[in-house]
Amino acid sequence: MVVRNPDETRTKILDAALDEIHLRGFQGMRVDHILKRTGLTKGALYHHFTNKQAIGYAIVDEILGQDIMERWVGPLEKSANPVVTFIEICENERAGKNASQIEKGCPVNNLTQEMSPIDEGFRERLEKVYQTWTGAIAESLERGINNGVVRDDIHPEKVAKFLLASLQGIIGVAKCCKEESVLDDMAECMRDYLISLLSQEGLSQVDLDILKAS
Amino acid sequence: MVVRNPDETRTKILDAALDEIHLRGFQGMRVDHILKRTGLTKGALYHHFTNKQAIGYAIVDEILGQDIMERWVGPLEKSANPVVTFIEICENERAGKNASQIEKGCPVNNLTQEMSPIDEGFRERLEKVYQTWTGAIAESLERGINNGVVRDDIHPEKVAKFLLASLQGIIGVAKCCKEESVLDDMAECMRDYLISLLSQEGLSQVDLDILKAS
DNA sequence: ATATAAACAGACTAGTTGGTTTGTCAAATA
DNA sequence: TATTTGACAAACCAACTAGTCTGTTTATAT
Repeated sequence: MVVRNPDETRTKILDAALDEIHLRGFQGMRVDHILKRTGLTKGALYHHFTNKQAIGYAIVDEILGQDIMERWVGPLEKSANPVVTFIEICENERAGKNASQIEKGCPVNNLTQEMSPIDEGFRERLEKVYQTWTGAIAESLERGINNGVVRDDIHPEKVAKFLLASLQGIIGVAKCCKEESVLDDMAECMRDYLISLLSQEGLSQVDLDILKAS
Repeated sequence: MVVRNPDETRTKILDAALDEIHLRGFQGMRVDHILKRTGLTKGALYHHFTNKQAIGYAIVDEILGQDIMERWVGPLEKSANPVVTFIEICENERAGKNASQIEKGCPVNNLTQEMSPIDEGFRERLEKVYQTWTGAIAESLERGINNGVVRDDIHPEKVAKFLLASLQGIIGVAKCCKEESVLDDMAECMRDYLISLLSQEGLSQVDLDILKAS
């Protein structure tokens, strides 16, 4: 008797597809590879998804969007100091990644670069991810301004977009650099920039050990 | 009698291929499309290139590498103030681009995100491009420090890499944003950061009209 | 003028790729 | 219990795709 669990099957497909897309891109991802990795057949896959595109869309909407919520939006919403929290998230993400993971970069950025110019459905979905992402950063910065820890002469929305862009740029450039030191050099500059967003009050509140490495 | 010009034929192939790759990526580029666009045949194309990969490699080595030399390395080498020159190049590039060009992004970044994790040949070539690019920025910053226009407490190499990464990040994020204002918002923050790299002397030397828009 | 090699033209092919179709089996439903 | 439907299995297919092969035309060297 074969155990049937449609939800698990669907998740297995998406997980395998994301892993393939992460490395090879959406166009480079092959449906047959997903089948081999999951042990499923065409019948199963095309029962859950109308076509390859639908798999890609579901990954952005469900997995990637959810990931950003957990890793960024949640922590930033709870944070009293957005700059410190931003740095902490970056350092956590960095710590959990080895060389081959650095080479693969950020799935959101990868898909944006590859698909947004040629598939409006992807573009719309990825734009939505960016909006919630930057929205959370902007809101946390605004709260930081109101709390007096962040400089009040900055534009939260603009800085939030710039922060996210710089982060994606760093991860993106690091993809083609053999030495991991390049990544850390860029991260160091980003950290300096982030700290420059703090007000005098915010600076004095920051733990010493967060500043000492600069 | 058909006029034969092998050099021109080769260039035509590379130009058409770059245009296709710029929009669809290397994997999304189709050899047949190149043939249709150029009016050439398989025989001609495979006389000049051993395979599709060789076309991609040639584009990075010859066209993209050359482009960076002309647009960035040259101007920066001649520049007395790297910060001002950097801003000027950015603004020139921005001014020459419409919405659909913004959507396509930077070919160097696109290829990096797509190909560097799955093709070592691409990665090596793109890394070389980044090295000359960041090298030129770093050298100009160092000269700026020596001339007293750039702050002497910054690390030229690290800042150069960060600047390039941020630039690529901005261009990359802008690819999936409908409103062009997002691009300009991010660019404004980048400009602020660039200006923050100037020393007191450098700041006083900067034209008023370059600073007024901030 | 002739030989040789470079620069093509274009039909052909082998392997791939996303997707379809038909059928089976288990579970919910009536 | 009978029946319908959801969840798969797997053979099949048409379109595509990079690359090859043979032949032809043009340029170049002698």
